[in-house]
Amino acid sequence: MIKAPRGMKDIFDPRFLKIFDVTRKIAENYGFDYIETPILEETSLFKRSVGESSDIVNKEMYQFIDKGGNDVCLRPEGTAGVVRSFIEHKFDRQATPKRFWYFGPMFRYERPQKGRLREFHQFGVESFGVESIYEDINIIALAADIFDELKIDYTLKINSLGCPECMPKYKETLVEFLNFHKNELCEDCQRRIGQNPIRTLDCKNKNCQAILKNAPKITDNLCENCNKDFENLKEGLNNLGINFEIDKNLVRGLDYYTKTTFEFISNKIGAQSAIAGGGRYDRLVEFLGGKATAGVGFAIGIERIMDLVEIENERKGIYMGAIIADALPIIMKKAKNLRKETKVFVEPNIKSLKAHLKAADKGNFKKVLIMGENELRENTFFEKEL
RNA sequence: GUGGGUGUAGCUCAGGUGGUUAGAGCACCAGGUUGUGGCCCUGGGGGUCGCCGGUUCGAGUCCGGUCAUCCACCCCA
Repeated sequence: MIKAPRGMKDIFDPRFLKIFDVTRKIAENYGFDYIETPILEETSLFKRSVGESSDIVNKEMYQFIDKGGNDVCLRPEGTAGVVRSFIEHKFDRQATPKRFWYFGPMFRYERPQKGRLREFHQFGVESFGVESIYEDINIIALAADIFDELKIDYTLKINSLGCPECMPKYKETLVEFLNFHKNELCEDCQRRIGQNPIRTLDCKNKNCQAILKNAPKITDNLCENCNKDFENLKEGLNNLGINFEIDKNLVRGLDYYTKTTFEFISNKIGAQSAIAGGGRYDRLVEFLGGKATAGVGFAIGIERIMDLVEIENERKGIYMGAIIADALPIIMKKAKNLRKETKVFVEPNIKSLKAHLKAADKGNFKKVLIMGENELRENTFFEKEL
């Protein structure tokens, strides 16, 4: 038997569509336009944006050479493609901000586990050309609105990663601290010192956590501008009644983030507890060859929130069926008309009244219209509300 | 990539120490006297016991391998 590839799933769950509808509606209410970018992109796009030091690019990409000899891969995340499109269509040369939302499959070659698939779906938004911290607040509010609408409990964690002015200085002091404690840290953290030192901050090793408690924190080392923005961010969220926690150890796995960074966490879905993550990436457009443009966005992991969504299962639509074959053409015609107003299902098989009623019940229909011998003669329908 | 758990019907699972035609519940289908669903009763269809090999007179059961799946690490949404 041929099965779906490892870590990939067929989706029948009606909650998937519900999430699509809710995310779409809220994104559009916030003034975001839909964008669909190719699932296949040039590999170099992700190497340059996500970062070559990241595991995503390093070992998790579905990468191959196509028949034309191009080095391509299935997109492992959504932001890079949207930024590429933004630059390619010269939106960076216009002064007006651009706001996009997307919804689609992403691919990472990982070992599957709860909340972690090889093909998964993300809804995301990206805002270009707005430097104001209020755009960050907008975007966080957008995410919060989605979770509220879907009735999903979350904890919002925020942090600031600083800008090119304060981050490198901070990194130096952190590395200094780490090297001082090098022998006490776990193997992974020792490796991280050279590769990606800020990732040591969210190490799960208890011993490391104890040591890193005393490590210098980026939020204590922000430049004046970043610090002011971070203060305004907190104030802005409070103003909107959005609860948050400051997590000085919150870092992002993708290299392009600066300044505001945030994560929405759920404690009901296992170890992969992040249901949404994002932040600011003011340098990314420039880095990918566009004109320097501010950017901020986030993505929600659809499969991670699917189990948290409750769906109402009320009776809906009309079931139509025939007890004798001659009634079917009339039913077909009637159904065509009724469908202008509501959902109508026509059972093509001739069945007994009892069998029809049973099928309508199982199918969760609200109303039944059946035609048999008597109804055909009198030009009526057997009607019943379920 | 590393570690652990699990693979028997569409689903959830039983099947001591190897021994006839492999079971249950749910689901599905058909009936319970002419055309009224959900409840109940009766009957029925469904399984290469994940796959390959080994031990044995005999393997769902023991052994090895493999694949899949789940959970965790790593990483991330």
